[in-house]
Amino acid sequence: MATLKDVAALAGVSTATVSLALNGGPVNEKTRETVKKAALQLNYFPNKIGRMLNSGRSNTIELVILTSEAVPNIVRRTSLFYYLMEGILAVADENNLSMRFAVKSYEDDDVNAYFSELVGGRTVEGVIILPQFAQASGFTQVLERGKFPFVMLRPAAFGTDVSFVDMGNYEGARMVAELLTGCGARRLGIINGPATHVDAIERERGFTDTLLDRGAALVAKVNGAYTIESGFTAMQQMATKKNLPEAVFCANDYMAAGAIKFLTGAGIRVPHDVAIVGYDNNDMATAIEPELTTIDNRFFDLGTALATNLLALIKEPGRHLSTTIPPKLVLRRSHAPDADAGKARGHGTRRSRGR
Amino acid sequence: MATLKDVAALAGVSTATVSLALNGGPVNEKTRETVKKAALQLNYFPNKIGRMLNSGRSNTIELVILTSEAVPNIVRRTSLFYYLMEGILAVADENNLSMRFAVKSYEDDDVNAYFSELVGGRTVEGVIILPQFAQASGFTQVLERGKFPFVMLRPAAFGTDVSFVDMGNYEGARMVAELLTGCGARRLGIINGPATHVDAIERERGFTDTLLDRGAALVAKVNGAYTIESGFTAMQQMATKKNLPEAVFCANDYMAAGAIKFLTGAGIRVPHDVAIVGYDNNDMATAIEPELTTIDNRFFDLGTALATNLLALIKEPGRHLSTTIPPKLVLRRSHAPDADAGKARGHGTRRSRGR
DNA sequence: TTGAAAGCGCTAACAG
DNA sequence: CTGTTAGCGCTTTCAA
Repeated sequence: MATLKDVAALAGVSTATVSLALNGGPVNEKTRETVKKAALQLNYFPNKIGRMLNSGRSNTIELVILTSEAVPNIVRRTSLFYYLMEGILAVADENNLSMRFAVKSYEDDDVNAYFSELVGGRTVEGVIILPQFAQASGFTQVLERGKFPFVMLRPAAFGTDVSFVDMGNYEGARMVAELLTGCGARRLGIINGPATHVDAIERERGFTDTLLDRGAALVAKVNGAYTIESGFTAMQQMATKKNLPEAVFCANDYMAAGAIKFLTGAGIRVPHDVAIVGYDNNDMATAIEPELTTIDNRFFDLGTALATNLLALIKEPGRHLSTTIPPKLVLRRSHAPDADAGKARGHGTRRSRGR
Repeated sequence: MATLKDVAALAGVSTATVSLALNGGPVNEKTRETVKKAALQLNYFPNKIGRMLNSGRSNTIELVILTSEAVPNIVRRTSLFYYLMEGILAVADENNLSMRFAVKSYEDDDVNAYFSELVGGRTVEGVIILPQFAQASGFTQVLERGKFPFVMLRPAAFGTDVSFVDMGNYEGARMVAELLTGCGARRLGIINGPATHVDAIERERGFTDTLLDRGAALVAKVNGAYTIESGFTAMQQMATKKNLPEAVFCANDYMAAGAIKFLTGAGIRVPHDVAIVGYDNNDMATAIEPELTTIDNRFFDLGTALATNLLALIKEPGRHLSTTIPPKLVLRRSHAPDADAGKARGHGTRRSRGR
């Protein structure tokens, strides 16, 4: 591997000149040419580690997803994160940054050590964190103490003393409740995710608050595990009780699919007998019958917001930035019998795997 | 940020001693204690850039996904990749490596420059590449020339002059053909992905070859775009021709879902009137009705194989490693009316979002 | 416009 | 067992 020195030797100039020449510094255009030719000839590309050490900048950011072993697979590994990563990458690319990716479990008790090393290692300039669970953990202090730029994806309701992007779960669930009560439902149910999941907490809160505001009632609640099966059995449980809710909000599309599966199998029509709304606008939403009315989290946009804020923090540390990306209602056919007639407010169906 | 020097000063020893003490070198246990205490007190964590420069090792690998603008979104951005990343991460973690992630488009005409910089930059020690399309591109030469370790996810059929992991598309499609002909189908159809997609090419080849081997016939073929809609319209096209195939292999689960959607809507029963098999074992496979018989690519295992081979190459460069991860048939209900009766060879249904 | 020299933080070779 | 010294590849003063 050729180094600066090699190029300098070949071009017959000093390493300083080569550095200047290659980085657009003030050198004679003729020497610049000579240097460039030498570099080309040696197939020289700068060793970035040398540059990093010197400049103190690694031009790298990291995404770390926190998970918990205490919870089923599907909750920890949402492929939706892939779209978020693409959002991060989009702004990283624009700014000539690389992105690192890591997954750490809260149960790895060295998670704090991980962040300490991250701070001291200087190998990334900032970190985007998806905490996922409302779990006590000292990593924020570690980061704050090291004055290390970081942004979390989590609800504003959890405190505004750090930088975060809020995906608007409360607002999204509110939209669901408004839609459903607007269609006339008075007795509603919820199939929620795990009780400690940050999104689940907010979705339930938004749904319930709005429901009551509207004079409707929450008559059934089951916590599922975000899986198709758990949606199926949750709905089964609800069905065994006296009277089914008129409408059920499922805190993700997997559970909604499971719920619909149970209902259809039991000869209960969706949405005629019971209306269903999901959350996430997962790819499967248009694969099932009826197509699922749901909430789009805009994961790509969340990614760009997260990255944009992180970059701002890297440039100007010491502030606390917060953004919320409001989710979008995606009207399809599972929430009301007349949905096809086209309700006033609809965005309509989007492409099969919208986002 | 405290440095080695700071620790040395506080502990009253030289920097060399600190380095030794902290890295388990041969020092007096008492000095080691002193040093450790000093490090702790200063909240010292080693700057890894310094170490990298010195050792020449970055302890980082990269995953780059190549895409093409010429093709619909859904093809380029398969969330299945997320599971592959988890596989890579699993072995990276075990080996104390970090993982970087990048997406580059073939249309970015600086893709070769990207790889050149990667090689020269010394900021990653090896790269895993998902080429996705059978597209002419010089990046392999760039990497070979730089003696840079890399492993690609692509079929063995494309040549064995590089290191690669084969996901067994040919074999998977062969399983589908065997299953379907074994169930008695003689007139088969295929809804394939885009013609240049490496997986699509192999899946069609495996399917067709096996079909003909078995004395059955391919009577219909449509290229879709891997989307639900394209599966829908592809099946619609097939249906307008005289006689529907007895069984249709869809090259991914999205298209299978679309195909089933069309058939069901048209009053054609699946699997009774036409059998459907998908590919990928996507999450949606158990969300739809009937549940989809499909092929599991084992993306997580692909990730571990890719990473394991890359590490081997980093340790001992200059070889060409190849592995194939055989896919698994997942029997559910869309391929034959009597599927529930349980065919002899089945693995049975797995958890909702198997992989 | 160019070169010499220092230094980023660390590890390794060598002396003592 | 410990300290001194050199050097990884680069950028950046500072002089010339």
